[in-house]
Parts: sequence; structure tokens; C-alpha cells
Amino acid sequence: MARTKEFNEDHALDKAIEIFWHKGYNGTSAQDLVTHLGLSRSSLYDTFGDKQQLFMKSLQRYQLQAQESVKELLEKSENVEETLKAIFKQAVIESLEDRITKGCFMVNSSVELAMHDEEIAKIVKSNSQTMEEVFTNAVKKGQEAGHISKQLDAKVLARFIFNNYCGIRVLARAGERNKQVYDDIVKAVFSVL
Amino acid sequence: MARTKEFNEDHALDKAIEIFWHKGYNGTSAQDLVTHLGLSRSSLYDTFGDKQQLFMKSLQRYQLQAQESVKELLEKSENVEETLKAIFKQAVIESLEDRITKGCFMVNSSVELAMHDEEIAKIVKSNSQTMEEVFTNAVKKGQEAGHISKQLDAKVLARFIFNNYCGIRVLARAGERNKQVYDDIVKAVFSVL
DNA sequence: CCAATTCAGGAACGATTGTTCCGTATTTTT
DNA sequence: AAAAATACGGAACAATCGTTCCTGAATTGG
Repeated sequence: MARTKEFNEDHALDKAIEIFWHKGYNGTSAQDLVTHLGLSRSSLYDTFGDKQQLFMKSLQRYQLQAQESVKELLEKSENVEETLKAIFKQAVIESLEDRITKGCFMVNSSVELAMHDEEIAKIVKSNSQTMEEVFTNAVKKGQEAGHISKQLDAKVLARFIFNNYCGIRVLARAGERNKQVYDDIVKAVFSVL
Repeated sequence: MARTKEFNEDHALDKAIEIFWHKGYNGTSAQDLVTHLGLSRSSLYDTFGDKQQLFMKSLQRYQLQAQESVKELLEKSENVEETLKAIFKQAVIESLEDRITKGCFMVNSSVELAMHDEEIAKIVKSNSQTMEEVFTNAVKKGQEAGHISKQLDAKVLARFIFNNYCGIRVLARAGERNKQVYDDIVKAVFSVL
């Protein structure tokens, strides 16, 4: 009965993630979205509602993608310390090679919007909680296997790790291009584990 | 020959810091500035140029204020570890009691603008460098006095400390109100020193 | 073929953006 | 007192903002 959608909704969301990630919410105009997503104004608004809804869907999709990989890596890991190191190393690589430094979409959004938009705040909070759980479980496993020191509680270490992970993403967003800076931070972090 | 200014320029800048800090650059409108600074549009533009210039002057003034206190505290300190603990404790207190969570103006600005405004990027970079130096010198002093472990280089520790400091400020901006989270991070950080 | 649905494109909306300008009031110096 | 300079409030600017709506073409299933 009806014409089928010509564009893939998820693919369009990925494009939205890109530009929101790069320019932020307030920095991205409706015209930016039209240009970057390759949709017409009408299709865009028909499909995603308004700008705020599109942003939230983008952020939620990003959260899903970002959490999935870390969670899976850590749960399947047989040496948590090594896996954590690999995760940090990957973050450093991304920070350095990203020609347009984007940092972390979640961190950027939480700084820009969390205190002014309650719905965004909810997403940020849910992300923090999930990440804390994922890291806590991982650390516990690492401690039981003897790969991570038991001197500090798993939850303490999890929060500590997450804090440094966020810090590194801010550093990247600020345009830090000196690999040594990142390596030093990672080195100090892992001296605790 | 001429009429004297009725308002204090620095006091106006402090007001500008407040609102830019709270709402960000893109989130603050010209009307917001007029209302919050208590100046007329004309006086505002005559005195500070345009919005971007006012923002830069605000950020520079903030940088001066923020650096001054930390620098002085650490240079006068006789036990660097204790002083660093006090500085972190203070950051935690501010994060918790700040009813409108503002985080750190420098961190917020670097996330929002550093990659889109070269002049802001310069300020951010100069801030990072200065803070790194201040922390490095402090750590060196602490290591020589035996208050801080020599297991890691002073510069490594300085970058590590700064990273966690930024992370905590992001956490605050994101609206974290659980003191235990901050305390855990601080605990883990100081287990390295 | 018909009816239904979605597409793209662009005109148009009112609101708000940052900025400029003008007339008037006020204060200072000569 | 006169003259110069600046602050002030507010009107007005063009531009852009997010959003809505309309048009006609395209594509689908019945």
C-alpha cells in the first residue's frame, strides 16, 4: 500500500551521532542535520520528531554501541587486567588518530546538557551506573583470578577506572596530541591494579 | 572630560563567568548577559566587544583565579600530599554543595569549544601546561621530602593527578551527588602517591 | 489502474540570535 | 556655565534558529 522508506533509519542515526558528537547539540543546526543525514527536512521531522528527540535517540544508540563492546570484552576476558589495558590503549589510539577530535559523545553530552535537560541526565546516569557495574564485575573477576590487587574494593577501583577513562576522553576532546601524556596516565592507573 | 564608568569591569566579568560557566557559550544568549551582568546592551558591547571576546576574557580571568589558589597552596605547602588531599577534598565539597552543578569552567569550555575555536584552544592548552608544571613541581617536592612515593616519575604523577581532577569535575557537571563515588576515586588516586 | 504512503524540495513561519545605532541623561573637565 | 565624553535604555537590524506545511513525484500493494 505504501512506498517503502528509501533510507535506513539506523544508518541515518549513525550519521546523526557523527555530527552531534562533533558539534554538540547547540552547535548543530537543523540545516547541518539535513545536509549530513542526506534527508529532506520533511523526512527528518516525520521520522524522528524534533531535534531533541533525534539527539536522544542518537545518544541512546551510541550508549548501546559503546557499552556493548566493552561489556563483551570484559565478560569474555580471561585476564581482566590485560583486557582493561587493551581498552585503554584503544581509547588512546582513537584519541590520537581522530583527525577531528571528538572525545566521547557521552562525556560531551553530559557536560553540555545533563544539567539543563532532565532526560539527557537520565541517560547519562544510566550509562554511569551500567559502566560502574561492568567494571566492578570485571575487577572482581580479576581479583579472584589474582590478576588485580585486592588492596582496594572492586567498586572503588571500578569508579577510579571509569573516572580516568572519562578524563582521557576530555583530554582528547581538548585536542591533546602528545601520546606520552596518555601513556603516563595509563601507566599510573595500572600501577594501582 | 568624560563621565566615569558606573560599573566595575572586573565585577562584571565575574558575573559573566558565572553565567557562561552555568550555561556554556552557545547556551548563553546576549539577553542572558544583559540580564545577568546588569548592563545595557550598548555598555556591554562598548566595553567588551562581542560575545566571543567577553567569553575569552571571562575564561582567562577564571584561569587566573583558579590557578592562583592551587599554585600558592602547593608552593607554600610543607606536606604536599596533605595539601593535594585538601585540594581534592575541596573539589569534592564544591561538587556536592553546588546546587546548580557547574563543574569546572575550563573543562566545560574545552569540551564545548576547544576544537571549534582556536583561541579557546590556546587558553585550554596554556592552562593544561601550567597545571602540569605546578603539579610536577609539587610532586617533586613531595618526593624529596618523602611524602610521595618515588616509584613513578613526578611528571607521570602530575598528569595522573590532573586527569583525575578533570574527571571529578566532569562527574560533578553530570550531576553526581553521591559523596561515596568521589571519595572512592580520591582514595584510589592517593593510593598511588 | 487505483489508492495509499513516503519521498524530496523549498517556501514560509514566528521566534530568537548577535549586533548596531540613536536619542537622551549624566557626569566630568575646562 | 559650557563642552566633551560616556552610560544608558530601547528600538531596530539582518541573519539564523527550529519547525511546519505544501507541492508534486515516486513507489508500493491491492
